[in-house]
Amino acid sequence: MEALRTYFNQFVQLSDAEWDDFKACMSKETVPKKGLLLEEGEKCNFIAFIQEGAFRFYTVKKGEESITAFFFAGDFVTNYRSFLTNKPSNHYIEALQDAVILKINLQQLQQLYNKHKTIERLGRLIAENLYLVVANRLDAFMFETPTERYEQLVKRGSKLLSEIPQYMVASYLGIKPETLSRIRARK
Amino acid sequence: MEALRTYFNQFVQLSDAEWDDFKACMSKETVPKKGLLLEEGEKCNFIAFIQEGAFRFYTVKKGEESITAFFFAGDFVTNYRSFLTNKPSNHYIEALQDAVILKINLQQLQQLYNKHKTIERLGRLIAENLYLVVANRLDAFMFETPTERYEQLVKRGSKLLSEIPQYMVASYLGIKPETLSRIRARK
DNA sequence: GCAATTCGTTGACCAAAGTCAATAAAGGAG
DNA sequence: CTCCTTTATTGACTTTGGTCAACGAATTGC
Repeated sequence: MEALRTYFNQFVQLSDAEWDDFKACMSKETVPKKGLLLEEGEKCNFIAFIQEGAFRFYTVKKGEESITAFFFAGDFVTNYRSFLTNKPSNHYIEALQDAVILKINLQQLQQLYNKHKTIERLGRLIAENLYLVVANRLDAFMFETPTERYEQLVKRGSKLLSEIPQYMVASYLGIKPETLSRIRARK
Repeated sequence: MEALRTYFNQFVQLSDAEWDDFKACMSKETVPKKGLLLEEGEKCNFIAFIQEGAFRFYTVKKGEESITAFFFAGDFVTNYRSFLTNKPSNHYIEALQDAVILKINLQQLQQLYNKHKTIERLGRLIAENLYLVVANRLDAFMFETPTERYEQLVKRGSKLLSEIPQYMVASYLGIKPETLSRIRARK
């Protein structure tokens, strides 16, 4: 649990009472490799903190899988859109390896928001943060070519390149595996 | 000001005391047509509610203007990324017509967050909402062709089609004016 | 109201990514 | 270890949007 508290600390300092309340809401779960944490059509009523393992977040559009995000140990994993809107997910969340997560559900989180102003603030800061993440990804798709997006991964030394099969990286970059292969070939 | 309170009401009910505090922070400004509300390189330390007029939010990439968003009366206008990160903006905000806005700055907003739990919540709900907006736009760029993005505008009866010159709509859709012209011509 | 700019359309050509197919390389299951 | 499936690469060809240029239509400024 300490990893989670460390994660929160970058946003706000929770008092022991607040943290105790938060902890009390988290329930541990395991997901086996290739297991689905969320299926298309389900409402995502949880946010989960990844203690071990990794997930891919993908949707099926026009008959093929398209990966929107990867989540690793130390990240939150959820379909935030479904969670916020309470509408069915159009994405799947699948474990890439055996995983251990700490889950909190919507109702519990709302109670924490009501009870503790600092947790309400934490929620705001996390929402703001997620805004920045998706805004950056939008920029990458609007202003960069596939080659430039790939080069960003290389430049940032992204763990995707070492831990994720290339055809999934291609999907994440919004291109076909053949194209990524060619981008890598012309150096 | 009532339009603003109505806007807030879709998220939370502010008490009269909270609303009075909020109102006290808003300052009215006018921006002439083609005037810049924000320049590239400036830090965006405000959020503004548009009473009258419209704005375009654009950046210059690889030597040409690229429009990320339009804002109309009843919307908030800000560079939310710059506002949240306190880093210089890489976008301009330009008035498309003479405009009247209500501005609040970062320091004032933070004081309101500290003072009123309900306003803290309002901030969270607005951040969550902006997340959804940009996530939807990301989907449009990841999963739809330019033609499909244009057809969405038509289907939703977007006011962009009636109020914004076509070359700006093209930029917003991420394509060249020639391409939008051809999309409209075929069928 | 007229001239000058800006905007929208169209055509010919180009570049980049997709498609389809063949094959090589890598990984897993038994 | 070996076979079988999955993944990565390469080639030939197609598709889509971009580029450059010309021209007509619409705005705007004086």
